[in-house]
Amino acid sequence: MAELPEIKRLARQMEEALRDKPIRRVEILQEKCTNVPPASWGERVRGASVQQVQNKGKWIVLALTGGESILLSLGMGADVFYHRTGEARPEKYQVRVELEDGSGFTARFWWFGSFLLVSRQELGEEPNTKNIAMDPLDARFTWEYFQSLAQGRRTQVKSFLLNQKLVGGIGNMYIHDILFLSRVHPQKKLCDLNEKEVEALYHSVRGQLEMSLNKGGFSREPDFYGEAGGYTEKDFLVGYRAGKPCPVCGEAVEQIKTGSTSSYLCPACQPLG
Amino acid sequence: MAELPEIKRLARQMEEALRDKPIRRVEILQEKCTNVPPASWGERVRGASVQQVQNKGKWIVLALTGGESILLSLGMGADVFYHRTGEARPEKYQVRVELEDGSGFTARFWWFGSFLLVSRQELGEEPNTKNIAMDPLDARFTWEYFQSLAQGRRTQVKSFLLNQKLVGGIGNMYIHDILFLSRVHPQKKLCDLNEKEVEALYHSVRGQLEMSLNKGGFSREPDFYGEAGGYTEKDFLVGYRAGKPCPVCGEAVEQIKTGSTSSYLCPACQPLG
DNA sequence: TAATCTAACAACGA
DNA sequence: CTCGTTGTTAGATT
Repeated sequence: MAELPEIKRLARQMEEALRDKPIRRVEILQEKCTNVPPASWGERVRGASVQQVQNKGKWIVLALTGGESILLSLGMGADVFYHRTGEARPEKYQVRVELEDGSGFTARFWWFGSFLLVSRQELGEEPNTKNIAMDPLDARFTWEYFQSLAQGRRTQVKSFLLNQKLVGGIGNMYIHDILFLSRVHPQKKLCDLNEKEVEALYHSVRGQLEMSLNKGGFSREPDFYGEAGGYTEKDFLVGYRAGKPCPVCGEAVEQIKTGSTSSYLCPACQPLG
Repeated sequence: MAELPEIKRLARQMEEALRDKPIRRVEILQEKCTNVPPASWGERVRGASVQQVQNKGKWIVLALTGGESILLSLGMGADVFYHRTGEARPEKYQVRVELEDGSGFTARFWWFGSFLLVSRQELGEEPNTKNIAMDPLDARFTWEYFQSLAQGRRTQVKSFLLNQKLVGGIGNMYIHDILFLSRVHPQKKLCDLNEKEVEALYHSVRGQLEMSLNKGGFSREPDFYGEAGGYTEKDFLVGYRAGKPCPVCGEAVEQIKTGSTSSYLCPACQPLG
């Protein structure tokens, strides 16, 4: 559920709250979430501390002193909460990291979360993350880069933007308004767009994600400290607004099936033909 | 067009005709057929001689003294003809190998043929050939091997047998009678077959290919010396006999589309349901 | 509502 | 009649 704005927010907060504090222990209550036996977590990370927290697409990469990295995926929704020294922890969680000073964090996965431990050598080859593409909030995600990425692809625009091997970090929430703002139908083939449309797409992608990040991310996704973001349902233009009027032309917003997911669009502003 | 019987026949004949005779030159008239500049062919193979000719699926592998190998694919049809010393050569061909004694061979590709040169180090990693599976005329292609290969696959029987990564060497000609002889519909799912049917399939695959090889291959595919094989259209049971009576039950043979290829079958002997 | 891997299948190009 | 690449879909997963 969390997409780039929420992931970026969480990475930043995790770095500021955890950096340089030695880890005392790691509790793995759900073995399926991880890639190594729970027992070896302790051996490998005890005494190490978080140096840097970055994102790779929707994954969060916590680089530790000593060369190990923690790879965190929120799957289809998760609460990742910091707790200060002595502060109560949530009752339910699958994994917990406790620091020497008694503070730490828990992760509660709603569905399909992952919490992996990889060595420096394994990091670049880790199958879940190695093929994830650059994200639109990266400074190197330029117009030229996007243009060559989109060049000649026959796939549908929505598939393209959600394909994590091509564009990192977009999920099925921000996509609706991104496409609406560029006036492109989700099922239009990329190779059928003219350059103006591709350019509009580029600016909508970056603009929407950056705007939400500036507002603190989606309000229904609490941050590391349990606070809601400032980007709310009221900000949605067509997303999840089936039957309501298009904010531009007043036409009723449509909800359609696109593969296994839903899409929301204005049939007048985003014609397919 | 050539399948395992024709390929095996050609490999055997090439070995017997070419072995131990030094190569004088290689002529590449169609650069698209090959993987190295035509000029470097001469440098790399001059003076070497063919040691052994084998097949890997439908590919022919000519191992030369000195460690280089020639990889030959007939694509969708090709004439590969030997010429004795002083003997006239075909007028049209894309590649030609001439030996020091004046004999040699030409290859005329009708569509998509390949004539590659690889070093000993490259041979195992050559992308076109490295994932080709064992073929049914290999002595190690046992019932146990086939059974474990087929185990649990949900794919259609025809797709399975034509998938070169799983079974090497079968194409869209012998497949029709192979399936008819085992009374299996091409679109039946492999996992829906009982063991008797899988066993019947195993024996039909080996039996048909071996039978054709023993007859000298398909009559419409001339061999290295331009001779026709002894396996003719009269040998077809249901293949290419749309509308004609099934040789077993008299029902009219059907032609259906299976993906991009055609299939011929007896709807009574090979029921789908 | 949401994410990703996999196998199988279709369309296309060389 | 070939085969690799790309993209789509259905099914699976905790």
